[in-house]
Amino acid sequence: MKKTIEQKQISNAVINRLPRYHRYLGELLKSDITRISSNALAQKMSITASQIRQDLNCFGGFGQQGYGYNVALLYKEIGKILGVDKSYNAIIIGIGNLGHSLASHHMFKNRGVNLIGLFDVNPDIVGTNVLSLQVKEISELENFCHNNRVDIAVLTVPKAETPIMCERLAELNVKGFWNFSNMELELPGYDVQIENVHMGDSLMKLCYRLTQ
Amino acid sequence: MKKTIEQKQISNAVINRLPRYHRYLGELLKSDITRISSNALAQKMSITASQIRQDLNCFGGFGQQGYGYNVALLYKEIGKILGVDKSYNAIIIGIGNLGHSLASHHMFKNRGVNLIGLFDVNPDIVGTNVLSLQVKEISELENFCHNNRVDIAVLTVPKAETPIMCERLAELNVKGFWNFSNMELELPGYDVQIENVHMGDSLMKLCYRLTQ
DNA sequence: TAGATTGTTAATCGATTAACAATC
DNA sequence: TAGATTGTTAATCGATTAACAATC
Repeated sequence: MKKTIEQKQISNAVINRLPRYHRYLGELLKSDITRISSNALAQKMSITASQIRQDLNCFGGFGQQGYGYNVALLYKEIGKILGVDKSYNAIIIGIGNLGHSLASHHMFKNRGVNLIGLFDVNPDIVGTNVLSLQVKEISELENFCHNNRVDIAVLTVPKAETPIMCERLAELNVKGFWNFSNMELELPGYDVQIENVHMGDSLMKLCYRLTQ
Repeated sequence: MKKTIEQKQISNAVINRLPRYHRYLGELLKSDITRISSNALAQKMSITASQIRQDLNCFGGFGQQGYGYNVALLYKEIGKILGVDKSYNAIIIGIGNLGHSLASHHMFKNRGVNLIGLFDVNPDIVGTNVLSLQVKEISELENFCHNNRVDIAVLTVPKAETPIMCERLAELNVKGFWNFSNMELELPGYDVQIENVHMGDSLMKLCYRLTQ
């Protein structure tokens, strides 16, 4: 009875919730819980069971009437939807404080993203090691991208240099950009995906709520 | 004609957009643009003029018919709504890679938040300097909070230690928590505001879009 | 079988957009 | 004054919630 899935457009509201489902299911899995009902999960997540069932049914029927959802299976399915199984390759451009802290974060591995290269312009930083990776001079970028598949570029360079750097990377066929400079990057004319991170916005929301 | 403002509840959708307005107005201000219409701003921000006018009128009538909005004034007003003028004091707990990179970030100053203290447990880190601040031993926390008003605690400590640390801080009357451990912190029984940051979720959204 | 819980349709609620009178 | 653009109400659209038949 299930419709062919690919064609219908998934709303942003749903997509935004997927990583959160993935996180909660991962926790359940760690606690050795094998099955969960939409009701129980809803309670844990402070949302409605209806919403969970609606969200999941955008992608297929992963549950079973009378039983609920198999945690391991659902975790794997949501992982698949989010591309965890794709093993994307990522590089970081700009190994200042932020770049360094991202490079040493477990976030990438945990989500099926392989960090394969670090780049900087600063001669004091080039050649140093972060975990098992040695920081390369930015001029090696072209060579590196020709010899390795690079799916995602993490950008922690100054605002002014971000657009030029992105175009350079887009020309090298990089398709995903995770941008930490505090600006809304756009690359018209290129078929790329851009995720702009605004940590300052998050801080300001906290300040707003403190102000109320 | 304007209603008394404080009572009506502002929706989350609106609050989430406020920091973005603030950013765009800041940029306009830097470019010496003195006035802007909702239409022109809407085009810049890729949203509708209607939405801008609706959003702003949650807080008051900041514009003028036939003229538009005074950029400097509107920037200041939105800053006030977001508490930029409040000069909140913040401390960071956990000066590992991430804590260190946050400590050296210009984000705080730019948004009216004063970083006044850094704390860690690691004897190799305690005593080192980040910008003009010296990292203190965590045992000094109680003393420090008694001698200084601390509004916000930035948490970059391991997941397992986060809840205990938060309770300790809440007991010291800290009201705002900016939490970077990858978990959804809750402090039932305390009147506090918590902002959980999930950078991994952002990365996964990018992966999702790359997968499509 | 009886009980539980899904998948899915219908109802509700809220957020966004359109329209326009007020007014600078 | 005429033109522009706001503030605000009404219309639309989409997302969330409720309900329930299907079924494990």
